[in-house]
Amino acid sequence: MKQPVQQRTLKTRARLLAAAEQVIAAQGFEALRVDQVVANAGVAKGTFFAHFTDKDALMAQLIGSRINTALDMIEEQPTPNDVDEIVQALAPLMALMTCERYVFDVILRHSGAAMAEEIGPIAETFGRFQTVLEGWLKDAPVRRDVPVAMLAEGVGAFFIQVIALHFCALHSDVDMPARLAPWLRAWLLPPA
Amino acid sequence: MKQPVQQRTLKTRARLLAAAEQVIAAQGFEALRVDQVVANAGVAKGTFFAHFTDKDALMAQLIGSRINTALDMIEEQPTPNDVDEIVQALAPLMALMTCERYVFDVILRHSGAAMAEEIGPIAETFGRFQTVLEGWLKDAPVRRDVPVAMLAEGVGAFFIQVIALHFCALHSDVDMPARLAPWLRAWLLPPA
DNA sequence: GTTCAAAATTGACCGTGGTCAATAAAAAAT
DNA sequence: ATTTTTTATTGACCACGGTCAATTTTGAAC
Repeated sequence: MKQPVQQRTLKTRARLLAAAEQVIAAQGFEALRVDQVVANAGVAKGTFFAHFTDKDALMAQLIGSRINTALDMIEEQPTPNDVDEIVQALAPLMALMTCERYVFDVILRHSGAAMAEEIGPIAETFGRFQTVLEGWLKDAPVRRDVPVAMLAEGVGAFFIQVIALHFCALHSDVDMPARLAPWLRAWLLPPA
Repeated sequence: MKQPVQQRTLKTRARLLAAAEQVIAAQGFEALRVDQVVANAGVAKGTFFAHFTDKDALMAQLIGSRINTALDMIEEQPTPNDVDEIVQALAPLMALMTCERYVFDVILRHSGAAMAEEIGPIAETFGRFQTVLEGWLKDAPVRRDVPVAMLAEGVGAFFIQVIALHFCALHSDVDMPARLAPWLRAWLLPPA
């Protein structure tokens, strides 16, 4: 009653991921084609779907891993002390999420857990994001009439909204972190 | 230099829309297939794409029209006077946006104008939604340290967030309008 | 009525994501 | 070593959205 993962399996998976990264590096996420990936990896198409339930699952893993890298960067920096520093600190994540419209769509689609038992890699990063925000807000000089968790979720909501706005052609030129600041000020620091 | 729309065109378009509505009524939005629509409408596949740039455009039109119907209902009711009444008033729109995950995805994808010149039917409804909210908030007993437009956009952001949360299996059971209220209270009525 | 240019319609065809019965390779049992 | 069972891989095949050169329909001009 054991099913130890075969070496072969890991190797194939790694080849697929490497092939995918290669395509993305060359042409971006949106242009990725499964046929291209399996060709580069030197495996049959069916093999791809033995490793990933669908193309979106591969995307979720790849993008999730990048979000985690961004969160690593964010956590390495000192705790921000005011809204401007928060906005500043979130810049890497924002840059990632605005790099391609397609990427943002994938993230939105996967930001919630699809089923209670199985939380995907992107939903996981949202949990982590939430935790980071809560850590910052816990001791920051912000309103206290609302639980920290709610405060953090609100920041997340405005964060997403600002990015969504970025993809309206009308608003895409102005620099984005700057656009987030007024929202966070209004949300976190109501008038005393 | 004239291109009066032919009768034929309008008739065909109407047949396509009716066929689509029929499929949706029977099986929902997600199950709609272009082949099914053209079969029901009795036209060739190419005709479909002469009338709609792609399947998403049909969806946007159909969903946009339902959003407008919901907004009509909302506007007919008396102006809400507090957060609970606002939440109550938004119920029809919320019901529509949570009816299918696929519908919500389409809405999110189209909520912003794709290009400056061409605003799609769904983006249009978002503008209308914004206007309705501003009308309510203009004379409501809410914070005034932030412009009404920003207040309304914030309500929109929390509205979307609550719906997104609904599609996380973990949170899907609790009733939704109730979930929105605490957010709006915190956003609109900071402590005096 | 006939002619003719513009507009609408057609359907064979393509690209791409995804399936699955058949096969090959690896591990376990003998 | 040989057989058996389990696991990984294969590639022909399907479903579905979307394209486009060829064809038909329309209606205005004569």
